Amino acid sequence: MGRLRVPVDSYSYVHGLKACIAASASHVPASALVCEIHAHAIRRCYGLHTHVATTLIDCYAKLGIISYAESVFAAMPERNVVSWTAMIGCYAKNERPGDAIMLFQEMMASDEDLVPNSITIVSILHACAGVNALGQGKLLHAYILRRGFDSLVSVLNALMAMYMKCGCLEAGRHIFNSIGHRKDVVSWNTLISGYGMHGFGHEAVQVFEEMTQMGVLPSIITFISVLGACSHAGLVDEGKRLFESMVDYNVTPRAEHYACMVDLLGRAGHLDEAVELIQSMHIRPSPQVWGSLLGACRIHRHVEYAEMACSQLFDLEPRNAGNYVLLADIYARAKLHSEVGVLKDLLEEHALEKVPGCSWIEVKKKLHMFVSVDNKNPQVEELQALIGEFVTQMKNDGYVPDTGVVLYDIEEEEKEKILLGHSEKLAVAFGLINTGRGEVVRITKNLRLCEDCHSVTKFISKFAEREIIVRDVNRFHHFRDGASVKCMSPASAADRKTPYTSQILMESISVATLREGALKEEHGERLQKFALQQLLHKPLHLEPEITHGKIQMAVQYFNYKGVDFTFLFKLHQ
DNA sequence: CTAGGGTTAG
Repeated sequence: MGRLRVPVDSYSYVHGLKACIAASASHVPASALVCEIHAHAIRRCYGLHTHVATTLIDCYAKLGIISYAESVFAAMPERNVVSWTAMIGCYAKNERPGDAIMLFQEMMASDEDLVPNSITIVSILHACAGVNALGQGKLLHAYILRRGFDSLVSVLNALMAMYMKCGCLEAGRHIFNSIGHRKDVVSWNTLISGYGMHGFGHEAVQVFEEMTQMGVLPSIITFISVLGACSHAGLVDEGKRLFESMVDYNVTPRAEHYACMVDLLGRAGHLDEAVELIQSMHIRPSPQVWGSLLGACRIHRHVEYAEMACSQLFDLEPRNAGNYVLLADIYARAKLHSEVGVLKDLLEEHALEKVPGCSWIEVKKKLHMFVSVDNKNPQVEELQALIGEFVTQMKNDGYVPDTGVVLYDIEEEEKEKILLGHSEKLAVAFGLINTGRGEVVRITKNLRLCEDCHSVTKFISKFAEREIIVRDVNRFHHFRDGASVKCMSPASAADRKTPYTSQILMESISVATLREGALKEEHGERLQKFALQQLLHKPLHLEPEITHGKIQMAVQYFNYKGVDFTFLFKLHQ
């Protein structure tokens, strides 16, 4: 078009940019293509055109170049819901859920009348799931009900995933059931993976059977989910049977499925069989496949296969520090200290850094983050002291700190100190201090839960009489009464008492009411009007420091004033 | 004739 001097317009840019992302066959990397068109658009003064800029944000989001997306977003003179959603989605899909939530709150607080739509909601739900922000997620649930978005299967699927990733299996199941006959493959997949990540392997397989019996064709993702579920639950034979049944459903196993199988076999200790499977593959084993093998080698302390996996991995993904760390860990536990040293030198040589351990906890709808060996947070000393007390108790019970997980070459005592500073321990301590007795402590962690934290948290659950749920990168750990248990959280048991949607709505009514401020008699009428208006339109505000007592007061107030809000329940059930 | 979304994985 340029050569022929055909004039371009915003449409040209939008389509051109989208094509860049799709152009996987091109010799030029997609990012270079996008930048080229971006530059062109800037020269023609189209760089900040609302549609063009929004497309640019999305392109950079898909390429993982967050800073470019941010620059475009910041420079836009006019931003609408779609632009905000694109930017929120950028954070959400690039593993920065905290920023996504913050941006969403900023959007809700802005003076412009930006009304989130179903796509905004889906994006932000995804972010809530990412950081275990259950309180935030419930507010969104209320919003969904008020806006009638619960008629959209895509929204319900995202909501279901949010609940399950926040540890509320029961609520997730409830949503699933409420979808009725409109369930699509994604709904089924979400339920299967939800059961899987909680260790409910049999239930996941059962759902799979139910799904196929109803004539729903399982997808590639269905098999990843159900095989993953078998792996978490140690269902080796079941997994093998499902893997072999894939051809019956016209699904050819991909590298991802092999990765699941290698994980399943390896975790169960069938390392030879896992290696045989890799060697029998008709496609090139992906880094994930070798990674599964390496992970299994760490559990079963198998040096030889670990080296075999790493000889491939160091070649395939030389910049992934995790692989070096895992192998170093395996060497360290096998007391091969010189090999550990070699790996550390390698890490330094390539200027690679371990991903810092990081944990989140949501308290009163506010998110708190902890980094391992955090010196900035003023509360850390207090938290560490608390953990230290538990550890002293534990040592009397015969506990020995598992300093094997610390790879630094330092004194035992120093190693123990580092263990005390692990982010999940800090988060657990913070949770104990800042939530009431009987409340469940929910933690999210960006890496795997280390063995020491596992045993310490287990002990704390008993000693502090608290249920603690830790979600790490790939599964849930429920701790109750000194044991690692497979169970539903009591929070979801409480949810069962009231029909879920009613309860959620009730909560949100109170939230809407309280936003206006005091519950004074003379404000009554204005308050009512405001609350109802909020219910029907833009009610969500995000940092309401609401105590349970205040909520009850609000509900009582409504009853007292004789406001009939039952029609709202009927509307949505 | 334009823009943004849900399920998976060591």
